[in-house]
Amino acid sequence: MPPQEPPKLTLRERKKREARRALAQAALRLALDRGLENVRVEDIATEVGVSPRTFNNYFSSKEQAVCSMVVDRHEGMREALLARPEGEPLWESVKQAVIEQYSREGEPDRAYVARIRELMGQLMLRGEFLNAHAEVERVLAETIAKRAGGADHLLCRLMASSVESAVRVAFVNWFMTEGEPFLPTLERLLDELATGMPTLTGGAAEQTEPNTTTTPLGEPLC
Amino acid sequence: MPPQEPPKLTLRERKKREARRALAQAALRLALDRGLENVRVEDIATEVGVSPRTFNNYFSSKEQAVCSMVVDRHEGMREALLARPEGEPLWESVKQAVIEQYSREGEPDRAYVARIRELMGQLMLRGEFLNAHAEVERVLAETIAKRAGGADHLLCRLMASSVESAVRVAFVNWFMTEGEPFLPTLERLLDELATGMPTLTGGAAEQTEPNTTTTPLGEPLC
DNA sequence: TCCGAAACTTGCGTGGCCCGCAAAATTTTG
DNA sequence: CAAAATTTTGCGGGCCACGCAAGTTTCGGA
Repeated sequence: MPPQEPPKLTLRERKKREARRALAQAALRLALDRGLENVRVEDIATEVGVSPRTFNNYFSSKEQAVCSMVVDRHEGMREALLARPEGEPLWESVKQAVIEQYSREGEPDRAYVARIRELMGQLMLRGEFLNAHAEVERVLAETIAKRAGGADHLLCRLMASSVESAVRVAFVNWFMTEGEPFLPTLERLLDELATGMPTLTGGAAEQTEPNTTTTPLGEPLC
Repeated sequence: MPPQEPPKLTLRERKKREARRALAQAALRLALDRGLENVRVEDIATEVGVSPRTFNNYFSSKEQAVCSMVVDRHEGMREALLARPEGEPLWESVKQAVIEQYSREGEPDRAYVARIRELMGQLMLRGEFLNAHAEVERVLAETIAKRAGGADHLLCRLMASSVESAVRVAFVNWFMTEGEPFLPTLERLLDELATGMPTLTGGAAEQTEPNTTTTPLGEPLC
């Protein structure tokens, strides 16, 4: 028999990962088909051939399941960044790592994009989606800090946060407009960040009419 | 009788706003007291003297209610930005507007901050909190676009997004560390953004000893 | 001033979600 | 192969969001 090479993952571990993966995938597929509001937890569980209760052993909500793919990206990002050559300037490393990570996933076809766009309209998802991005950002900041030696922790966080901003903006632009491809946009925005957005920063403001609106009140929160 | 000057808001409108405000405030107060998980919708409603069903006429979840104060900030931000003098360079306007908006709310006392920090630990809130910030960001981008004349729409979004990044990073840093004050940090980060983060970008990775610093791991928060 | 229309509140009922608990079922280990 | 460790599952409970159909309040014109 060919040595099936059980990769050092205990059977339990493999099953667990596989189950999680299957659940996330089923959740996404069903959500794209019918809209998340028409997907009950029971449906997802059934699709995978598992009890509804088990679903909640893996995810604490269907939103989380759908978005878990986003979170998984952080693995790739971390690796890509740590794999950049030693002497390369930090920003270049980050930029290339990000771009690399996002090129790996080829551009999906139009129909798919349309369905994604529709799905994202679901308010139910926005929060969880942002949550996922925040997680990616955290890992990125950590990795940047490691890559940059003992640089200012705060600045590392700012950098990670800015990069994620660019990604988010590029992404939204990509799936909200029919024409623009994703990667070039992303690259442009990253460059813009690197140079402090001179295109906008420098220009003086055009005049705007006075605009009469009344401030209701400023709350002291958060 | 002194002319009570009914401000042109129909009574209905005033009542509505007041109810919403009261609900949001009650939600926040209770959440700070007991932790959001120990607050039922019924509690909030009772506190305000209104039926639980009515609560859901105003907010579609308690998380939303708690975070609604964050959203309200966008009003102030918009105005502050539009009120900047005509000729001022765009970035300066944005920076000043943001800083102004956040100085208006004085630094709360330690105990309060501690409770906020604890509250934010609640996973239930993260998504909604980010959602709220996203809303602020949207309005900010719109306002920037208006202020900047017909500038590239994408860049306006990027700028708004970056600014919000700085705010978030500064904020988290503020309430996660006992010492640093908020505003100076924010200002520093904004400047860093304006110049493209030279502190980090330029320096080729400072030689760091092969680096065994297992990063202590930033907190998984916000 | 008064009355009908419009808007808001409320109780009720329904469907669904999330999770603790403890009993099977399954995998690991010795 | 049997005991130990871990996962799956059914059940039950508490809560939440929301549609619907009265009841109640506010509005605005005649």
